[in-house]
Amino acid sequence: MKGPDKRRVRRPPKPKRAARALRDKSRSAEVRAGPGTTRRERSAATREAILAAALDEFSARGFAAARLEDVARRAGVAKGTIYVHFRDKETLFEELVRSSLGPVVGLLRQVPADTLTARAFLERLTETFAREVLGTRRKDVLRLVLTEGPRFPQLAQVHYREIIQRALPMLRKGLEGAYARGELTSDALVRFPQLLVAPALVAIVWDALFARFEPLDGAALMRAQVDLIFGGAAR
Amino acid sequence: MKGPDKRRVRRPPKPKRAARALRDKSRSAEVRAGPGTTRRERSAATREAILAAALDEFSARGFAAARLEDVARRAGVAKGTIYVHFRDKETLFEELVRSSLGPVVGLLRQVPADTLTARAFLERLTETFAREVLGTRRKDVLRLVLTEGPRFPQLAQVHYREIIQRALPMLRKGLEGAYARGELTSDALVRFPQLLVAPALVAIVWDALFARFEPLDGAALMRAQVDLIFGGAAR
DNA sequence: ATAATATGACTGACTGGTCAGTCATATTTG
DNA sequence: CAAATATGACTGACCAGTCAGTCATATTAT
Repeated sequence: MKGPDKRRVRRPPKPKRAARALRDKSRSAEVRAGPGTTRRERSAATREAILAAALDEFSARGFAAARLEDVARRAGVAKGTIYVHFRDKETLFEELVRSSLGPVVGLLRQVPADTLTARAFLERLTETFAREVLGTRRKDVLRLVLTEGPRFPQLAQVHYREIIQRALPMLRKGLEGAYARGELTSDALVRFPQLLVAPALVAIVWDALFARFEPLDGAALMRAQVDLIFGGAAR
Repeated sequence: MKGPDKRRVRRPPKPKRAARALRDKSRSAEVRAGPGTTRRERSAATREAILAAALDEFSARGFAAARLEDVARRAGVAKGTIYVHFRDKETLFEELVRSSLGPVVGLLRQVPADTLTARAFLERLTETFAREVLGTRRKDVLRLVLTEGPRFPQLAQVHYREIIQRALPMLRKGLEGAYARGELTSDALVRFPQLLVAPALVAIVWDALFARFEPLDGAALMRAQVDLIFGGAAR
């Protein structure tokens, strides 16, 4: 579906194109991985650099408006290099999300439900989430999932399977016990475990829209929700 | 970067371009406003049709990826007509948001804080929000604000001024009284009135991402939060 | 060890296609 | 018929994705 021939025919001399660029150490793979590294390691470093740059650009412009050329420049790489590591723009986005958020659920599941009081359990979950997501670039990735997810059904489905379906039942299970034991005065949380994460999402959205007018402390917001859940009783 | 010249050269006569389209009553302004209407009314109807179509397209594709040509087709109008009513794509978006969400704050402020118990007050607010936003296309507009807002600082600022700054203090004021009277056992809500709306945002986001796997009733989620606030005591 | 050869990460000019916005023209209406 | 409204072909800019070519490094042969 194109003319892959013309080029070959009227090829002008155009002698050493990449020479200067490659001799310019400031953007070589060596800078990204350091000296004394194998090809494999450098390649991996380049890949990471592209992912980091993609997060920056996607966050700033949104997926559709982000320019791969800018991602490349920010990563210190040529545009074509992106295609050495990722099939296309959409795959780049999906890999970014997967590699960033994948490990979080495991962390949350390490919080033990049975050896803690309900309040301690929820506090630990809240704390972990605030530290591992709200306190890192992962909050930007999560924001991208919220804002771009609707246009990536594939991505939404993976998230439902890998994150929601693993986290919510775990949470609900811990809460059911607590409710049965009378540690919770309402079954609202058991019916809607989403309420525990709601403040985090508000914080993420608020931050993107209104931070410059009035900052909002996401961790504090989550703690306030836990207060609410336990009727304001001090710990 | 292509041949922008060829086209100009081989210009054929092309006599009456729009003739057929305009004679096709199925897409005339008359259809949109009905017969016996003034020019003003018809123009306004066209404008509304464009806004409605824009909401559909922006919701489905996102602002950047939505094509104005599709908006026009959906509105039963030619692309140029959009520019008769709106300066550019961005203005169209801003007008859409303003005209849709503008009236909501007024509705919420009509709920009286002082003649009701705290619980009734929050229930009325919740109910109103669920009915006027979650239950209408306004939820899609609000979703657009959440997802596209970060790239429209102008829009975010207007929202902060017109909505946040008018709604939150009103809410906080009602809550302070309730807390002083002992109707609330925690000051969490007074410090973070955002917690009341958090479930609504979760519902909106969830709906866009996961509705096909597991629907979530936004109104019920908001009621559950009110339950939580009042420690599960029945009304 | 050293030269010859192979590998594959990386480059960037280029292509096809897309789309916001324009404007000369056409139609309708008061 | 003048003003208001609407039309859609056209333009210019933009950008994802391609691919022939380069070069440092890795592998193999001598």
